[in-house]
Amino acid sequence: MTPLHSHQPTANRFAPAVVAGALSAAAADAAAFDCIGTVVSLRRDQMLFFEGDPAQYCFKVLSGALRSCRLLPDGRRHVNQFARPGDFVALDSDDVYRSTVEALSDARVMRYPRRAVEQLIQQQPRLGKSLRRRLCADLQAAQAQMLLLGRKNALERLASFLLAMCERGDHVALPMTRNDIADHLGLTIETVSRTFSQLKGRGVIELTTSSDVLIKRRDALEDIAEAA
Amino acid sequence: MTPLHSHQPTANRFAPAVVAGALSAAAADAAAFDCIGTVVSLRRDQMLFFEGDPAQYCFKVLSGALRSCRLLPDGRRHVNQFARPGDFVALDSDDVYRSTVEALSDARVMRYPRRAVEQLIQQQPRLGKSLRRRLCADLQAAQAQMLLLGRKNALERLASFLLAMCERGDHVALPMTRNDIADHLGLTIETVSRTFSQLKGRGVIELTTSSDVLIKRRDALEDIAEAA
DNA sequence: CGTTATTTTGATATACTTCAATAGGGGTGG
DNA sequence: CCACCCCTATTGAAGTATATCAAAATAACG
Repeated sequence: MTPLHSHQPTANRFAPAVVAGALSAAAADAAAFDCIGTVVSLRRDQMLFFEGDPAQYCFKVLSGALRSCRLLPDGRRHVNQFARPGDFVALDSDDVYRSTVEALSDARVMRYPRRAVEQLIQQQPRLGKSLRRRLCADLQAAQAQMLLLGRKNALERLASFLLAMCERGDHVALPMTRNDIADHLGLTIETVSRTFSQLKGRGVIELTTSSDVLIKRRDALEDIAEAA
Repeated sequence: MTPLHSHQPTANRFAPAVVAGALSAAAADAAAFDCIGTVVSLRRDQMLFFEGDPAQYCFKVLSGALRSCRLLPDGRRHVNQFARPGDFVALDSDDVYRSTVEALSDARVMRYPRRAVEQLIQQQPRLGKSLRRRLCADLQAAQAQMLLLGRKNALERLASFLLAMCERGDHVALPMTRNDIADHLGLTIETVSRTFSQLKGRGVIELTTSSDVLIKRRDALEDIAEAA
């Protein structure tokens, strides 16, 4: 939680992974965006920006992971989103940031000046569409999370979370602490821990370390998550 | 909850309120949108669309009010949003609607074919910006709601809700039932009712009828809502 | 290896839910 | 206009999932 702002990046332009041949529309969009971005490096727990700061930039995660939080005056916290490589943060800001974003682990992010993004969109309307699509996806994720927070029990919440963290494959490395998970699921660390144990006891998952989850029975996990 | 789809509108074009003189940017945008829309009338509890339906349209409320919900297989429900005149619904759909929208009271809505909206945006990029702004506002509202659902107690939830329902003025007519409020705040009807009584007991609000709230002490309500 | 932070487990407390009954409001028909 | 009914809201009593408080176990780290 170092209160420092993002330190000056090593000033290198991002080299797009795809450079030649027929670019897909998505790749072309990404490349156009990346021309106006600079890379910023963050150390674990370093803050990228704080709720209330003037919102000059938006960001894309290149490596590592971030958490985006909102706070109540008395310190209660909610983690809106965990951002992993490819994810954007602060797309939804107006004049100021509406959340605080910190690095879960050492991370690199691409920083885009929002004014430049606006200009780019005016020149290339298809970028606007791609941005709208991202906002829609974020909004739908938020709606799923509201259903989770409003109506699911602890077991269902954790099952949903684990499935969201590993779209495919049966192995998840969780870059966040139990505390972060608790603040994302509207629970306490103790309940999160007990619920991990419960899933383990049912033979649905296995924990090699506390942050290394093996999904043994994805079908069972899905049944729990969707209350089917 | 009539399972009928929106019946055929009375086929009249919406006449923009402002027709002459220098239109503001926002008014001009609205007028452009309204040229591609038709008016649809809904009776109380009539469904506008159902979760999973192909999403051909998006909508703007003209009069009355709507609720937008998500359901779990076993019937648990979360109300994402209450939409009142001027609010849009289904802006965030992709191929299918991700929520079910019904009328809280008799209502009229403007229906816009999404393909036509896309075309209009290509012609007038400023419309795209206005749409993005709306999506951002929705996303920020969703984030505030996640904090509410994850970390606030019943009293704080209801206080936040009442403030959201009456941006200004001290009088709120609630067009929704206690059940709808409960499903929006992640509580039960009984808890919502008890919490209304508690706010009444503290002299913060007064209830002339169960749906007619008078805010006696807005400052107190704000303190409760923000846990200050 | 000792030291500290994190996670897990245990025991108790509590806010909210659930189940149950009563009260109020609005409409309809006598 | 009143009486009745239905639906929604309110209030009460008991139960439960999760929070809180406390301690032990495990992992991280110099």
